Amino acid sequence: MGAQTTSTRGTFEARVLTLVRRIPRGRVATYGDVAELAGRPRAWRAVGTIMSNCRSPTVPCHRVVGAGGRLGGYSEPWRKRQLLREEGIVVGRRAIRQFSQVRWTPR
DNA sequence: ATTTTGACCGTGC
DNA sequence: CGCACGGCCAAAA
Repeated sequence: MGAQTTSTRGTFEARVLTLVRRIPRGRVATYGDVAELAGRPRAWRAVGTIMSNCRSPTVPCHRVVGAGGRLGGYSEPWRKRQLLREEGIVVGRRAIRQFSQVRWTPR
């Protein structure tokens, strides 16, 4: 490695996808969380853009939610709520209940 | 290199 | 409480 060891050499997108794959079943992370974990704390906007493009079944993109536990976007919103509920997450009309308890933090 | 495009976020009214 | 706006950022055009 050269002197410039800023961080991974992969694209931001690659890091984001890797992170999202690590979110366990029954847990969630916000777009902001993912951005921060990927090393770009303010790139939440870009994370959303990446998610919109991510059609890979190996990436549980439904576990990436909006700030404060709000659902955020999805290709088909009702499907996102359904998937989260199937994992045991309680979703109210607007947001996830007990959000702080289901919010994922890497170890 | 510059412009456009979003599954966003926080603030203010 | 809800909506509009500005700011933010990486990737694609």
